[in-house]
Amino acid sequence: MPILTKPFFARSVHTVAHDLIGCRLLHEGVGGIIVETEAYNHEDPAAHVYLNRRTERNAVMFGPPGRAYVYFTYGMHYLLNIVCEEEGHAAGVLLRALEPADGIEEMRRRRAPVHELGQLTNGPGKICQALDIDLKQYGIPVYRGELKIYARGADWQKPSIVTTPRIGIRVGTKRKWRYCAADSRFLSRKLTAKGAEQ
DNA sequence: CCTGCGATTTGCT
DNA sequence: GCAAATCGCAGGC
Repeated sequence: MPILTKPFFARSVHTVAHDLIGCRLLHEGVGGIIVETEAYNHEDPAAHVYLNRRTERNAVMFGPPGRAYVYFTYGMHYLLNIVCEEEGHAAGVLLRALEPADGIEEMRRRRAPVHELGQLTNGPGKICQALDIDLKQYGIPVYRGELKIYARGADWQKPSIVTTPRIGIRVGTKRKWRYCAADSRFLSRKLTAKGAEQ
């Protein structure tokens, strides 16, 4: 499958968050199929870039699309976003869960003592641990180099996608900006009847 | 300079 | 279900 290029990410953050479901994220050949994403932008009180508040940490979000916004939180976890929309529009997609596919044993080593397939990459912090992503990857493009995202394969041409409120935030919870592969068993949280309507 | 807390994960109750 | 772990960031003084 072709590698997603910069124009893919130069679109609405919601479109990108939706269209990334089913694509394959690899860091140096290790990773899997994206099954859960969330959208964040400058008009969103839950976002680091709310009101276009620019800081040293979130600076890459104001730059060109297709770059990695990695940040450190809770004193121990890294989270990976992909910058979207045209330069100057602060928006990004948080990658929340993968279906493990490539380099599974390497991911198991990094996630030890966890070894269950379903627990390797079913959370944004777990993805970064399994794929060895931290601030060294801050700002790097995801369309060339060590970090790449591949277009949907044959099995993922028309994934069933549902939207729900986002997870782990205290404001902006009315927005249904979380995108999930409806049939995946690798989501960070199971879908509920309440939040799963599309 | 100081303080509160977070786009989480884990393990214990 | 709930709290601990653990620390840099952002906002206030």
